[in-house]
Amino acid sequence: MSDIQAAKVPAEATPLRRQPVQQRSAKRVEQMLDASAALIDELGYDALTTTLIAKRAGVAVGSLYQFFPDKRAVVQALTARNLERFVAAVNERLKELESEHWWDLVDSILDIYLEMHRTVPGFSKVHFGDIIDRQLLDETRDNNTVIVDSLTDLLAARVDRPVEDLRFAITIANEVADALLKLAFRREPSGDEKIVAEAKYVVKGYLAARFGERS
Amino acid sequence: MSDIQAAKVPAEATPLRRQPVQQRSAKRVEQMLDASAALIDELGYDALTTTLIAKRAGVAVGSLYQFFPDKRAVVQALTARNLERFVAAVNERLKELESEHWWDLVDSILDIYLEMHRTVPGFSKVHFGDIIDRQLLDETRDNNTVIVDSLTDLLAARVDRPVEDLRFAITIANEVADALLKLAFRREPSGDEKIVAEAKYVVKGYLAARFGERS
DNA sequence: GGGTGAACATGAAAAGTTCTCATATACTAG
DNA sequence: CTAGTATATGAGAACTTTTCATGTTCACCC
Repeated sequence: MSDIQAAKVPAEATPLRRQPVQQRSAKRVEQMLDASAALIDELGYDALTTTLIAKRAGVAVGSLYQFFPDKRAVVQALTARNLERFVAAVNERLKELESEHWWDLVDSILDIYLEMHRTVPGFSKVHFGDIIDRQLLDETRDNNTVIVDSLTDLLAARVDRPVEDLRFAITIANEVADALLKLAFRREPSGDEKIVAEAKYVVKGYLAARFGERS
Repeated sequence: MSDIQAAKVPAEATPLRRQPVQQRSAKRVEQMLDASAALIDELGYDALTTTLIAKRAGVAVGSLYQFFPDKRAVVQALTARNLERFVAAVNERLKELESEHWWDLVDSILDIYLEMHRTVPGFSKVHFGDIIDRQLLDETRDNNTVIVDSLTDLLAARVDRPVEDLRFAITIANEVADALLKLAFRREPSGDEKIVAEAKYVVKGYLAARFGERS
């Protein structure tokens, strides 16, 4: 089974101003991201302040700008980290179910997403880049394509269909799942169960209609 | 056929600070919203500035704060206006196809949405409140429920199902359509045709599976 | 173990935004 | 025509973002 790539993640939208080289600074950058995540959970995205981030992370404002070109880049880095974690989790889960039906794969992936919603600070607010990449920045690229490409590689081995058809269907399925799960969490902080179930139903129904039920 | 309500629109999230009473000021408020829409199209949401809005609208900053409590409220009012226009357009279209199959109704509604994407300034960026209501503000309420409730009333007369089942299915369908059409416009400024077609297919497929094909 | 250059840290202050408010003008009702 | 309310205005108070000159720490080499 092909492994999901190591996610070089976001196509350098607003790259770091400087890559942390020494370990102490790498740790500090992580602290800043953690602080951002916590603050976004507590105050929401637009009450987020660079001063606040710095204070919470226990560093000087200047340190933040040592690595990030601007505030937006901080949030962007946070979403990139979310994306990495997601891809990593999916990869790990895949090892456990080498030869399942793709049906179960859909459940697994959605479950991982649910898990992140519930446990990763800030995730339910920024996901994989809604705020920054989609709403605020110009469009074109989207982080979801990273996920889609990975999943396409993965499924190409199992489904006897032209790979582009596959990618298209997965793009659609991904978008639908994303939207419905967001709705579920909007309705209820822990994720509305009924909507989650429906999300799985819709996605599977769509993929089955497009590819048939065969593994 | 029940008419869609006049949309009292958003549940007073951040109400206007003062309701324009005189006509001149009502007009000014409209100008400010127009300016905001244009600027959002040109610069994106977070480059939006109250000073800029005022300048573009040809008014003093203070005038803006005369009616809006803060910047966010301006964008919120803009989305409310979008929502009103959408509901109005749906209503109008409905008169034309009194007794169509619900199938065609779905097409019509999506077409209206497409039309707005293409013609209403700022719409493709703010839709019915993505940025403000969803991402930045606290959740719970969502403008889509206004639409959903209207459509539910509308369809209740045609489909022989418990109204709550209907509302649930329409909520799901609405969210799916919204997500896919956004994707279509993210991929291509004029709306990727293939994705639009798929959106219609997915929505109809889902509703048909839930309610059967009967009118 | 001392020297050197790059990486890193810092916070005062420059630059830019949001929002207020005292003051002035336009409407509207009577 | 007049009082009373609605509206308009923009300088400036309050707060944010971002820069930068200065000082430290680290990694490496002789």
